[in-house]
Amino acid sequence: MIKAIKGTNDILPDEIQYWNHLTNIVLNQMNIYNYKEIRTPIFEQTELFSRGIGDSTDIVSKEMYTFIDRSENSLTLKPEMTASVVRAFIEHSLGKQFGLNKLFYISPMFRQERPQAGRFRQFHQFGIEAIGSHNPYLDAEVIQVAFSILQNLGLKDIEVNLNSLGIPEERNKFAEALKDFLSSKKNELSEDSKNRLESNVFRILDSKNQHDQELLAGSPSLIDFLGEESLEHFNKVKELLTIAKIPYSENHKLVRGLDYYTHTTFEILSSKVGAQSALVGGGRYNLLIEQLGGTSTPAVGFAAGIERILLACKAEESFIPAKEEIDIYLIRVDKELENKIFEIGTYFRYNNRTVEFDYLSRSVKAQMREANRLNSKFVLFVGGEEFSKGEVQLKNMSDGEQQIVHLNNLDSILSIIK
RNA sequence: GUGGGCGUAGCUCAGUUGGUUAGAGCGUCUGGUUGUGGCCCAGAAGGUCGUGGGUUCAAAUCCCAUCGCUUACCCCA
Repeated sequence: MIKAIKGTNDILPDEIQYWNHLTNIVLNQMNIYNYKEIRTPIFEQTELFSRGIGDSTDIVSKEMYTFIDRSENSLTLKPEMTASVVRAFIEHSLGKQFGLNKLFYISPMFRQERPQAGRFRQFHQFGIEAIGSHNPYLDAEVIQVAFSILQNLGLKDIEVNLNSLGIPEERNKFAEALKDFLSSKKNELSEDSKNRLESNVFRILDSKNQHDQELLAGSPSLIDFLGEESLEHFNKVKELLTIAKIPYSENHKLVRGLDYYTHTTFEILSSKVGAQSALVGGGRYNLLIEQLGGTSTPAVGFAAGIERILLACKAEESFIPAKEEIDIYLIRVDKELENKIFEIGTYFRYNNRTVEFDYLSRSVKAQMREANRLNSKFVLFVGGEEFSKGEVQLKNMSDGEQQIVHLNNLDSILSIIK
């Protein structure tokens, strides 16, 4: 049997109801906050991601689906969307059309990792990118959009973590201080963290190794290295979150894996979805656009994992998808009336009613059972004696009431069934 | 890449110290009088017990390998 690729999932009809509900909420909130949808290709030149996300990140160094096409170009299935949006922003000079571009997307992403709870090789994100302003009101708004969506999904057990990474100079000073602090304890660090000491010191901060965390006691804190402007920006964001009534925790150990972040970073976590608890991650990336060849433009955004969010929704039973039902089921009482059934069905469908009838030549009883299984609001019996008089029987499935309707009077049913 | 757990019907699972034709619930299908659902009742279909090898008189059950799923680490949404 041919099976789906490891880490990919079929979303079957029962499941799609959850996805549609989420999509509707996302679209609605994007409309409320006035973000415009953007769609970019599923693959890009590999160089976009290696330059945009950072060569040393795990995503680029070991997780990308990269292949050479027939023209010898190196292409990559997008592992995240920010680089693609920025590429489109630059390519189409969106920054010259509008001072501020507020964009959102919903799209599949691809990373070749070992699957686990809340992590897949093809997974889906929605997210926003607000490009063109360093205003802290926008940082707060971005967090607010994410928070509003989760709230509208009915999630309660979520936590916003907030930090600021400042500007590169401040971050570099902090990195050195942290390195100094930890190098004396180097031998005690976990193997992973020893490597991080060279590759990316910040990662030691959120190490899951208990002993690493003990060694971090009394370590320098990023917040102490922020300059006045960075601090002011950070404080403003916090003030605005308070006005927006968004509870948050300041977490100075929150560093994010992508190279392009500056200033504000945040995550929204759920404790109900396993180890991969970050539902949403994002922050400000003021240097990325220039890095990718555009004119220096500040920006801020987030990405949200749809699979993880739905996992949380199910764990919390935060919403129940609407019960599926149809308007009317047509029952073929006499075998030879197939054309008539099709004709009546066509009439109702052309009038925008959800109609179903039997395609399996089943008995009247079986057709009734099917109508019931489909939660049909009404049933129409076509055949027998009354049909020879040009009549059909309409039955209301909730109270069992039946009435005779003339075939040349079908429009009277339209007003009854919806 | 590394470690743990698990692979029996469409789904969720049972299968006792290895011992008759491998079971249940749900779902599906048919029927319970001539044209009427839900509840109920009766019956049916559906399984190479993941795959391959080994031990044994005998393997779903024990051993090995392999594949798959799952979970955690790294990292990330």
